[in-house]
Amino acid sequence: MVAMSPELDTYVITKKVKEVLTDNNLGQRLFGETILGLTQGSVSDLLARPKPWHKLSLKGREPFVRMQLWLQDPRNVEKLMDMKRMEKKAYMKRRHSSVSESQTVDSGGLSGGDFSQGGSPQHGLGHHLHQQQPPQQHLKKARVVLAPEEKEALKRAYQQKPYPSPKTIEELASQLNLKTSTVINWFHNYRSRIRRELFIEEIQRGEGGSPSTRAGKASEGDSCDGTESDGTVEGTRPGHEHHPASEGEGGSDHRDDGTTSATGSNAAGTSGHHKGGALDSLFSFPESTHVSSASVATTTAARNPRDSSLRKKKAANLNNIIHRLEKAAGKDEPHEWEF
DNA sequence: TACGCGACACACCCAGGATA
DNA sequence: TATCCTGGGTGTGTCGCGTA
Repeated sequence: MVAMSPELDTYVITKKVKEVLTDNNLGQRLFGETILGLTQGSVSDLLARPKPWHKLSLKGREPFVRMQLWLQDPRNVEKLMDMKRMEKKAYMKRRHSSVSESQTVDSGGLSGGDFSQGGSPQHGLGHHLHQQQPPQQHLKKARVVLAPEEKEALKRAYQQKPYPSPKTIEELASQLNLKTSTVINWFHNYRSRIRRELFIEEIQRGEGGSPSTRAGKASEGDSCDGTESDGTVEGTRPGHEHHPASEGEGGSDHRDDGTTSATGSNAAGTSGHHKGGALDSLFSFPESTHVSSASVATTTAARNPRDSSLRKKKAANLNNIIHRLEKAAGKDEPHEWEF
């Protein structure tokens, strides 16, 4: 059918689809999986960078044809919205049920089930869940509350590496007796909150912190507004090129290498008491703990509120280059985690 | 009851493997 | 070789539990 379809304006189609999805609050994942048979990432790619029709192969045209067909019938939107509702219901049911299960498991020992989070948020297949609906009494999901010393340890780790390697995360998790997902989430949230703090600070200082400097979407551009060299934590294209301010001595900031032989880490064995204590030995550095304020301050100062798009672009290119160089270099670098 | 914060959904980017 | 697609990673926004 694709072969027979007339030439389509991919740009118009994707634009329209985007509009419809946002207007109706429909996610790319749902749309992709149910309508196009593609993953969310592919949908995002398609919608963000549609290729001209003539440059597409038969297979490449298929999603556009599907989108076109989908757009033609307004009832399709309704159907998708229904599906969304059903998915949500199924998800909630599952969530409750898995919670109750996990709680019984957890009560036995925390290492047990890792499915609360790891259990793939991809609930797209939630349809098989509603079948086994346990007669549970809707137990609420237990919220993880980190102990102060755990937070402290995490903050220290953050100071060392705002973007820790998986290995590091695992180490942290085992040291703190937490799930790796919890550690990951913590770093995720912490970065986010630090960034927000920064933003607020900036505004309060009246440094012209243009709201558009919002870290996120602007990440490409923002990642670069000069702060790069100053090693600001935020704004950089994380995981790729960034040099956290507090990171002190350099480098080895690549987390993907995995070679982060935490050898050095365990070395500093100064009487680790509890979790925190153990971590202290791991992350033994000068008491500059209160991370946010320290790194935040430098960061804020370094930030240039007024960033022209040109500047952003240049910086972005620069970052890209830096990132590639770092990555290339990082391959032979024995990254060690020294605390 | 408001707020802090962990968890998660979603959008996006990029690298790299698969395939036409 | 160009294109398609996946997988992994990030940031943002929001939900909802736990606590002050």
